[in-house]
Amino acid sequence: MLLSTKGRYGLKASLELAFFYGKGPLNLKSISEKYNIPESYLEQLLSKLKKSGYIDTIRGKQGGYLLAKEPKDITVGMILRALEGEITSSDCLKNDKCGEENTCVTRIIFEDIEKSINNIIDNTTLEDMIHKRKQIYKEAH
Amino acid sequence: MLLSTKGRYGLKASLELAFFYGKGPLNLKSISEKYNIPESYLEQLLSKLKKSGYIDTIRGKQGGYLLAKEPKDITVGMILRALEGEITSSDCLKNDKCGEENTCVTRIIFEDIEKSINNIIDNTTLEDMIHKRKQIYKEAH
DNA sequence: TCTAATCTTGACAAAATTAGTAGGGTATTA
DNA sequence: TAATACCCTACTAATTTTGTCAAGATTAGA
Repeated sequence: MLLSTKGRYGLKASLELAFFYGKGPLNLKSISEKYNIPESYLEQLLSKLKKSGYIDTIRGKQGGYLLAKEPKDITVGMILRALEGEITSSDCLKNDKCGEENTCVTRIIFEDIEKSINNIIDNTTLEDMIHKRKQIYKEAH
Repeated sequence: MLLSTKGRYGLKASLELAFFYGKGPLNLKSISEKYNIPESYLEQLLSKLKKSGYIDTIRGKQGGYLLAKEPKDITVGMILRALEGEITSSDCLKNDKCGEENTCVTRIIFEDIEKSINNIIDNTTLEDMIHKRKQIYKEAH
């Protein structure tokens, strides 16, 4: 499994914020209920996204969360990495301790996989995803 | 992390067997020592690969493990799936229970990722990897 | 035939990671 | 000033990964 619920939940929440971009803050409860995500858990995820600079918050009554940048300037990769750490195919790419960095063939295939994953997540923005959702919605109606 | 040590260890061992294809069996210890994999652990992995039909075994003295098919007929995907189960990017693709299978955009990106991973592992055979290793070896000398 | 080398099987356990829960604190505003 | 909403830290439960262990079955070769 490449992605845990962290990345999944966080990406859904980010997308929800992207939808509301420019329309004021969304509070935690509304997101957690809509996507059926435990409130406290989601809070931790959004806190990470805030620290990474992708979302802003407004405290107090009428407060909530909002995207800190335009949806077109936030990629799926940014969100996933903030929540899950570097997205990697295999541990052997992280710790260069296998002693065969230069001759290990399995390493090569892991690198290929990783490149192709990164290629996708770094080239898809939240805006792209919103467009896609609209498309899907059209097709369904 | 997409792949655990299971897939990594198992793939390395399979590749080792591919190298020795047609040259008699390799015993557990020789593989586990060469790649620094706990013997009992590797044993379990090879046992799975046997059950999946990718390797054969010979018991008793002078026995060991050998590839059950030609290296060109075994893909990386076969090995990885036998050891790790279906290679998937996100749980939401397995259990179709999110209730939004048809309108969920995050799902689409997870599917894209998964396709690209499968594309790589299903189109690389053990033979391909042996060729690559030979290439690497040449370059290094 | 005996023995050492091998694989076979299943149960168990330690460690790490994931997925939460809980609760008190702080800021804002109506 | 009370209600709303984010903030922060610690704890816990569940799951998965990564092994360990021990008793057995099979075979080659002395």
